[in-house]
Amino acid sequence: MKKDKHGCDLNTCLMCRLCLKDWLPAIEAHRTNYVLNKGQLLFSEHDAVTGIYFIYSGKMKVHKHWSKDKELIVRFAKSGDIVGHRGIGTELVYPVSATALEPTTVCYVELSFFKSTLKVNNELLYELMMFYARELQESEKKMRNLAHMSVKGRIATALSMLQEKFGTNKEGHINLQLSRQDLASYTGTTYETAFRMMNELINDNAVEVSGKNIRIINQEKLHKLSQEHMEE
Amino acid sequence: MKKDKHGCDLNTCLMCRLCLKDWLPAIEAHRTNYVLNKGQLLFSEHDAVTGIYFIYSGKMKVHKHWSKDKELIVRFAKSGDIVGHRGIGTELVYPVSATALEPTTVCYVELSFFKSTLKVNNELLYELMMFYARELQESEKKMRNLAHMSVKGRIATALSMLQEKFGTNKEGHINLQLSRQDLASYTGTTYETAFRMMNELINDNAVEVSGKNIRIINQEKLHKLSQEHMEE
DNA sequence: CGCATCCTTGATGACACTCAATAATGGTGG
DNA sequence: CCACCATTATTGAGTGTCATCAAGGATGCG
Repeated sequence: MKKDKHGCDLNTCLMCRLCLKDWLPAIEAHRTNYVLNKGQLLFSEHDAVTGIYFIYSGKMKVHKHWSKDKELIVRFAKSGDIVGHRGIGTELVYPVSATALEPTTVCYVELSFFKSTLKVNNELLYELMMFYARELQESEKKMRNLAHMSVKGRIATALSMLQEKFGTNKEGHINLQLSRQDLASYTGTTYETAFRMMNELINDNAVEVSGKNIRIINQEKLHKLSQEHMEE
Repeated sequence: MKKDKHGCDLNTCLMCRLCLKDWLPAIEAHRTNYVLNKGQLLFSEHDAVTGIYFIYSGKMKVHKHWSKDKELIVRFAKSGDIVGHRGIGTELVYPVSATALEPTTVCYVELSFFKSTLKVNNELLYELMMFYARELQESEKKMRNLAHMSVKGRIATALSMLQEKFGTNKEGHINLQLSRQDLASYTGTTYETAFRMMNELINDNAVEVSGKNIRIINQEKLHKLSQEHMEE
């Protein structure tokens, strides 16, 4: 996979296509960098949308709020990903929130500037459209899983997906510190159930856990759990 | 709401923006009309994507398959809507199926032609991007509901949404003949549960049912059920 | 050292899925 | 027009999964 000088994946990183770093000085007036601490909120549901964000480094979660202490994590984002694009639509109000999972640097681009760029840069617009299309496919796959899969199966798929997205570090752990609470929110279940299911996966010798680090031992087994109840 | 001569809503109907009916004769070579009977499949999951469809008249369901007799209805579509756009992405394989719910006429446009149109017609591309953005927002709202809402609440929201989308006919019925099976698939539950919940809604004096026709009596009550367990 | 937060585990109950049996409906052919 | 079969509707009973509640243990922090 080709990487550019920012360390982003050239195939998916729209930021690089927009080429914010190297563009005309004119763009400087329309972008700002923000540094976020772990746990810091970038934007919140019902906030007005004023721009769009590109993640330079770090990791974030995008989540949808639900009754004080419940949420659904809709997506994780890492360096090279866009955040805040869900705000683009008929109403300029975020339907989701975004929170940093670790120290994160984002590049903010004014919406009006971004939009006028899209009007001019057909290729970028095309890429953005394709990006939405893929997101939509993902979203609907997840929706079906939520509707028809057991919690254990959902956790299994979630772990596989996370490993695929974030890769593993030198210890073989999934390259993302994920609290049980976040795992629960991502799979649409409660803290306790997520905990119990993780224990089952450990007993099944499918994964190994030390603290917040998760290592997938038996990819096969996880995959089998994902396929359960699923006959083509 | 402004309607064009095809009877489509000018704000949402991409077909009209593309102006298939009135365009250069050249386009004729790249489009075909198909007429579908009730229950007829337009395309199926895992089929290769060769084009995109615009609905002239009729209604369809877009659904995602799951183990022989289970499915999740992802979306309903009516005249003026696009179908098959979910196939656009990295892989040219449909992630969903589309089935006519009543006699339906669709207009098929070759993918290569559609894509090259997008490359040229920036405005159309922009609209398409916005359309995806809205679809994504919808999808994620539905996802959260699926995760955190009771079946009764989901059915209540589903009925409200269907009335909003399809409107009512002169008898005040929702303008869509929906089988219980489809209602169940749309709300991610089983036939029997959907049936029971509908009965509860009838006892609550929220809706009235005669055959496959549904009339919403108490919009307030449905809305309240949708909001249950939901505190901002 | 005391408080607060997070983790861990058990018990309980509700919601919703499954299975099953019967009733209604609709379509088909004689 | 009716008998027949196939499909769809309706209802009940049983069961399992998972959310909720509660309480004790661990961990961190001032």
